[in-house]
Amino acid sequence: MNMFRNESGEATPSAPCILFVDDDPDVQVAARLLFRRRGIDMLSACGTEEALTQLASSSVDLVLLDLNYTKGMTTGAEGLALLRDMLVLRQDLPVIVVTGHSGVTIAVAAMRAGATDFVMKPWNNERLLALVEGTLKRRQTAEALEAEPAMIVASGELRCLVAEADRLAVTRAPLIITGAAGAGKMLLARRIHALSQESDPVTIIRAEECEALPQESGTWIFRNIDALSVPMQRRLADRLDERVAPRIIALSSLEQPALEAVLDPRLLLHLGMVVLSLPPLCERPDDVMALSAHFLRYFSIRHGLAEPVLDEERSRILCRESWPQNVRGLRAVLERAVLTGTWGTSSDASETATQGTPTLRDTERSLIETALRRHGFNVTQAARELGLTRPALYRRMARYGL
Amino acid sequence: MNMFRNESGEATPSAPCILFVDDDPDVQVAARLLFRRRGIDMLSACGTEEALTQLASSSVDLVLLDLNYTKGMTTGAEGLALLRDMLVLRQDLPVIVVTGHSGVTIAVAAMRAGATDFVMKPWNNERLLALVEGTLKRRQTAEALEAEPAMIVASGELRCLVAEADRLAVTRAPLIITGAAGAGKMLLARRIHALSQESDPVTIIRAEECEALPQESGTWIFRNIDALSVPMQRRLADRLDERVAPRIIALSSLEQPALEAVLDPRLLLHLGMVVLSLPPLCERPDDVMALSAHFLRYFSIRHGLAEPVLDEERSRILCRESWPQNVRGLRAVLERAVLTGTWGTSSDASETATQGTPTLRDTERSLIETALRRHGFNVTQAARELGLTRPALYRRMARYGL
DNA sequence: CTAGGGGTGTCCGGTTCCGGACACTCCGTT
DNA sequence: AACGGAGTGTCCGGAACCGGACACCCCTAG
Repeated sequence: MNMFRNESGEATPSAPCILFVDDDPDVQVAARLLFRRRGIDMLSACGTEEALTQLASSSVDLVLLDLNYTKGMTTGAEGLALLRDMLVLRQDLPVIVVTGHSGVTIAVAAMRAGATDFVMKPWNNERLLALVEGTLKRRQTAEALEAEPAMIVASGELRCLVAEADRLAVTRAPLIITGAAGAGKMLLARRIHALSQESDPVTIIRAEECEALPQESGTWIFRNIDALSVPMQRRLADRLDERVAPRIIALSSLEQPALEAVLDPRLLLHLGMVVLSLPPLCERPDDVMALSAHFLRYFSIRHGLAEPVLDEERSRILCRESWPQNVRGLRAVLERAVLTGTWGTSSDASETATQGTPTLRDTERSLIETALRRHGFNVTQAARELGLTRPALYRRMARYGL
Repeated sequence: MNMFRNESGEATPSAPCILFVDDDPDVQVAARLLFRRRGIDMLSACGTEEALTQLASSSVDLVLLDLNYTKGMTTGAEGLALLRDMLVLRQDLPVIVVTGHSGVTIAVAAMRAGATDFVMKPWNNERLLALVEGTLKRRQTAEALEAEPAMIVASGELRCLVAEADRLAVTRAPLIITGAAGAGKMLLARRIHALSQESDPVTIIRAEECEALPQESGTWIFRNIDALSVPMQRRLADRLDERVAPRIIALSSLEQPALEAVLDPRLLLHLGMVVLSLPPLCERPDDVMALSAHFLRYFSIRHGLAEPVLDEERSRILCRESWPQNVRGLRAVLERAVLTGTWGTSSDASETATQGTPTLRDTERSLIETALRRHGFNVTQAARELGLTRPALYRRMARYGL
């Protein structure tokens, strides 16, 4: 979905596209007309292979899925198998099952297989439209959150964390999100709220400035919860004892043990059920790569300039950077690259690096750096893990500038 | 669930316990009789607060949940809210919705809210029993997997990873699992296979000994995938190009970058879709604590001895330990503690163990061997790729016996 | 048959790296 | 306040490694 700007300055997304899998041409025609009136493009498939081909080759935002495509088949097994295959290809794909052979059993089976929702034939036009548009909107909301500001997720670790956050989004469980400045705490908090399917208001509170709690309920996002004064912490704990309590998402740059040391115990009992810890960017090079690709595209569109090429050499440099300001710092570097063509991340960018397969020295450096980070730059422990003596490790640290 | 042994030597688990939430006493009585005949204990609750209290204070393995408890209420909203609350408290709790006010809409809503299954009143006794017993059995299977060998998961990071693994278990997606020796790669692989709901055979292959691929399909678990010879890697890649391909779970102690450097690119394209990286035990003190509690209980039962007390001081020592042999090492320490009452956390053997996180020499050896294999033992080309001179490479080959 | 390119395995004087030891700091416990 | 444990950063005599050079082999093209 491009973010091209029209004259009034508003982003104009392209039409959403859905795929309808049904063996009945009349149904296809009727649906296409219905959706066209709402500006929704509709692709068609009449069977499993065509559907998977369409999914693989087109940008599909949602699937409507009948469960039977072979004459005389009514068990829905074909459609359930296709549903599973689709969700392997596209984990996040909304699939709405639309079937005439209805019943609780098949509905339950479809939902268990991963369907987003279930509609019986013949459908009610308005209800179907509402469901499709609502699902597309929520998906666009999720995508808009990821467009800018970015919650780009590539590394396995962050994917797990975001999946956990998404799973919890629909609850009203209070959350703590920890992580270094610029690691994406507020992004994650916004995403959780957006995906919570709650339309209540969100209030963002700088804890260090907080002298009164908001009147209305809803969702409260506290920045720097560790800086909340003790009296306010107690008032917040009292507020959370009430029957109708707001949902709290508390952000902090402190790590969990330190945070637990500074929060009021009663407040901690409310908040501490779930702690999501965002790792620093330097620990997730896959995210560096994904974010880099995203920012280059985003800023080249935003500034109307050519998108710079990110070659392997630069990729390695970006991944190796320590990023003290996390995503914020990376974002700045990439915007500057788009604007000026310069890549000011660190000097001596091309120090003995070879493209392609890393040399032994490259690998050695990477392993040493990783071990040092894992042990918080405790040289004794890192050396032990690496099978080196401390002086040997010191020499390598000097050699590689660590 | 205790693992007490009866006279014939078989483990006899205590009776499973379910909680039935329904406001109709007659329904409760009928259900209790039904389940008692099958050796299933049944707790009762007639409303939301009682249910949550029971859940919090008892070891409940499964919940049967009616959706309405207030006279005249038929929307199911109470029950859906309770379902959500229960799943916040116990993420992995199987909840079967049992309701008389049925319909596709409410069934879909219940499933979306996280119910495991859906049964309409009045139920068929045999079907309900089959469903409950089947669900309990799957849960026991999952728990048995975790009992011994242990896949104890307490830290947030590992919980995310295992959740991702469980989600992928039902797919046939190939996986790579990396992590130091003893971190639990094989445990995780077995768990994935067990939860995949596939009854196909599993074949465990030591990659360094592999000279022919198995005939049958199914699931192939490769230990030390990095040690697979280049010709075998190519044959495996060819095999995976075929239409009916086995499911591959590839294990390695190398970290992802080093692994990517040694695997055939075509093979990597097949396998590299998902990489699950098990962190070393020293990075997850919550797991240390949970595993310690587990092993102490397990070994005290197994050996018929008193369970040692794990005080704060010992906890701190265990968490601070570097655990070069990961869970295997911790397990040994705790078994020794049960058997002898001594808490030897470090031994000379573990200090220089080749197992555990690979040392630089281990990694260097592996990379050299792989490069040599990749180039058919052409020393000149391998040296060039590795960034070494030929004499330097010769010396390393001699050092490592290549 | 000859020449050239690419590779092999080893040598050896010079250079670099090794690790045990030392002096010191910091922090928690008594 | 003193002590001990864990860690830091550096030193230095000896050991190990370095790479250019050498002699040689194999294969292919002319």
